[in-house]
This record gives sequence, structure tokens and C-alpha cells, in this order.
Amino acid sequence: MSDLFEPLNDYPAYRQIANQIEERIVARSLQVGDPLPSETDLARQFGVNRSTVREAIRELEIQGLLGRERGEKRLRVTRPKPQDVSDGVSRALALHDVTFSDLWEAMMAMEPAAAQYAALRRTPGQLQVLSSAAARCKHREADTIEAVAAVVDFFTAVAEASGNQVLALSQAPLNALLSPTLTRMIDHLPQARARIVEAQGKIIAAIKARKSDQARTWMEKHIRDFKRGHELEVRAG
Amino acid sequence: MSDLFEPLNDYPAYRQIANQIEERIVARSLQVGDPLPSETDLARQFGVNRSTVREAIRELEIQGLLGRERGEKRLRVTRPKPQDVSDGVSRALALHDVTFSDLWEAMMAMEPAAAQYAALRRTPGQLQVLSSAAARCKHREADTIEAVAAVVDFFTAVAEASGNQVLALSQAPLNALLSPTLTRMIDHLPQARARIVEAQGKIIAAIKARKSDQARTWMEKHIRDFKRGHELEVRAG
DNA sequence: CGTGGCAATATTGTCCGACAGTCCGATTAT
DNA sequence: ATAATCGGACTGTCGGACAATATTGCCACG
Repeated sequence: MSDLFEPLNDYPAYRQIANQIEERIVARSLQVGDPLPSETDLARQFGVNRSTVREAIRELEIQGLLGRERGEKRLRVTRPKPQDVSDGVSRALALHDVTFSDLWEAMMAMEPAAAQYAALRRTPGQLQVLSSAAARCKHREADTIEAVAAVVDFFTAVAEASGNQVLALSQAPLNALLSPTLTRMIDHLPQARARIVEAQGKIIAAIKARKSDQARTWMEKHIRDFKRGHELEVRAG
Repeated sequence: MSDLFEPLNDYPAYRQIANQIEERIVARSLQVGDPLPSETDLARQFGVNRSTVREAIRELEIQGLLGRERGEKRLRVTRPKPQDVSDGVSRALALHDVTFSDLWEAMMAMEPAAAQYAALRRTPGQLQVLSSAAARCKHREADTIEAVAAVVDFFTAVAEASGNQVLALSQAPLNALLSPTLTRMIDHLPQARARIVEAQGKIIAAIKARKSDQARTWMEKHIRDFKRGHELEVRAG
């Protein structure tokens, strides 16, 4: 059975400080863009040493809650960028040894939805980005690495165009996981590239024409194709 | 147009060190469970001061790549726990001021899929957890806070039962975002609780009977209901 | 031979003080 | 007004220090 008493967790000072600052940020008492007081000043305010403050700041910085403009010295409150967040998630997933099947099922849930909303809400600019990614994938001289990057960019662009930050942020981590499999697929299966390019074309056309159902359907087919490709690739070794 | 030269980014030492250690971990050269060398030792190996090493370690610790058992002094390599990861994501999303609509669309994409796979793969134990969450939501004396927690637990349990780590991890951040809205809904709409309980019952029955299509369908209805509830609540506000 | 207890050691959390490099703001020179 | 310059402020990094506590090795004892 469980213990009667919880051990009292006397968190180290650097963690308490990090938490206090974090609270201020999420409570908007520190607004995005506001500069943080200097380390020396914070150390004085919290009554600890500057080294301790620095350890606390590192935590918030890595989470993307604090950051600085290029070449700037003082830290400012920032919104975590999708990239920051998604990196952490995909690394976590990678360490959990997710299977392609897990990844595929998740993509199958998110990407068609993203495509559907993209068809409804895309802006001309986003359409442009989408086409450019597809073009880079189609380009004859593109090597595997570039092609894979283009495919990832395509998915990112669709998610972006969906105008839904939650979908975009949830989808982003999947990209990093997709890359290795995709690389093998494109390398080993001659027809893979062509099929991807074709699917992207259909999806873009649907998004452009604002046909959300078609966009969803084509994206579903596209993702299903990945599964077939993966199975073929595994069999071919 | 783009600049001719990239600014040279001379990353601070603590970041380089963090990256090196991180690489070792993702490359599995440092295995989960392995103890990290002591700070002093690391400082010697990297040829930097211990303070610098500590700042690097903080980054990895917050990401869940390093951690220690309770009462332990030495750090060990750990797998990021879903909770760690999802906390960061939901905080990021919160700071991006996601709308309920965004959240809802993402839930609509993920939860039905999770329910579907849960019906196929749930274990008896997971079924048990699911029922317990539903029971806690149903319980008459449960106040709003408890009920909301139970609803969140229900979603978590479904995702868990899906046997898909990617879906589970992608879904987790949504829960924290859902809570505030859900709280208002349950507080202001008398019928909300009952409808939720009913839907949960249907979903559990379908998952138990391994009817994946029904599980998906009921979950879709359940989520749709949230949107209606939210609209009503806003109007009644 | 295993084992519990104790002392020596190692390690972490925190502090202090210091210094070079660099960014920023103000002042001065053009 | 604009440009060059200068001093102060701030960060990144270093070295050393100390208390508290986890870990380890050792030894006596059953």
C-alpha cells in the first residue's frame, strides 16, 4: 500500500525561482516582449546568488519562455516557438522507440484534418509556400535528402495553412520522426517520389479550390500510401 | 533578398555541452538508467568550470533526459515522461492564446482515432482505469473540480488504451487546455454532466465490446457535444 | 560467509568574488 | 543632425569554498 505521508520535497532554490518566474509569465504579469531584469538584479530580488539565478534562467530559456533577439544581451519574455516545443516532443518520442505504425496512425488522424481546414482557410501566401515545397520535391536534381526535407516542409505548410495552432503544433513533432523512414522509402522504391509528387499535386489543387472534402480525402490516400510504401520497403529490405 | 553572409553563431559553452550530452543520449551511447559522471568529472572532461556544466545539465534535466530517483544524488539518464513533455506543450499553446475552436478541431482529429484503436487494443487493466474515471465523473458528490479532473482522466485513459504512444503524447497537452472551458461548462450548464456521463458510458461499452467503429462514432458525438456545450455556455455566459 | 553499522569520501546545492568581452546609452566631435 | 567615442552595465565563464547529504568501503559481529 501507499505510504501515509508524502516525503516533503524541498525543491532546490533554482527550481523554485524558475517556477516563480514561470508563473509570472503564464499569468501574463510578465508580458511577451518584456525584458527580464538583469541577473544581478534578480539575484538581489530573490536573495540568492547569481549562479543560482542563472540555473533557473536556463530552464526557462530552454523551454522557450525566455529568449533574446539575435545579438541582444538581455533576455526577454518570449512565446515558445513551435520549433522549440516540437523538438522536445520528437526527441521524447524517439527515445520511446515509437513504431512506424504508431507514427502512421497519428499522422492518419492529424494530417487529413489539417488538409481539410487548410482548404477552408488557406491564404494566398500559404498556398505559395505549399506549392514551393511541392516543387522542390518534384525537382529532378533534388537528391534524397532534399526531397525528404521538401516532403516534411509540405506537411508543415499544410498544418500552417490550416490556421490551427494546436494542430500545427501537434503535427510538427511527427515530421522529425517521419524523416528516417521516408528517406529509406525514397531511396529504395523508385516509384515513391512520383507517387508523392502526384498526391501533393492533388492536395494542393483541392486546397487551392477550397474543396475541403477533397483535400481531406487526398491527404488520406497520401498517408495510406506511406504505409504501403513502408511495407514494400521493409519487404524489399 | 537574403543576406550574403550568415551571422556566425558562437553558441555559449553550456549549450554546446548540453548538445553533446544530448547527442550521446539519443544515440543510445548513454543508455537509459546509466548514471551520469559527476559534475566535477564532466567539468574536467569538457575542460570547463563546474558552473558551466551545471547550466548545461539543467537544460537536460528540464527536458526530462536526465533525472534522479527520489532521494538520489547522482543524475541518471531517463526517458522523458509524457507528463514532462506535455506540460511544456500545453504551456506553449496557452501562451499562444489558442481558441476553443482550435482546441476543439484538434480534439476532433485525435480523440476519435484514439477511441477506435483503444477498442482494438485495450487490455483489461486499461478498461478498468477507464471505468474508474467514468465512475468518478458520475459520482454525485463530486464537485466541479473533481468532475473536470475525471473527464481529463477519461481522455487520458482512452489515449493510453489506444496503445499508441504518439497519439497519447500528442493528445496529452490538450487536456490541460480543456480544463478551464470544461469547468465553466459544467458549472453553468446543468445538463452537461449528465450528457458527458452518458457519452462516456457508450464509449466504454464500445471499447469493451471491441467495436472500434462504434467507439469512434461515440467519441465523435461526445466531442461534438463539447462544441455545443461551449456555444451554449458562451451565450449564457 | 553474509550483514549491519559506522566512518571516510564523493557529490550536490549554494555562495563569493573576479574578469574579459560585448552591448547600450550618453557624450562629444564633425 | 549625424558620427565617432567612451564609460557603465551585463553576460559568460572561471576559480575556489563550504555545508549537507548520499555513497562507499571497511570492520566487527552473528
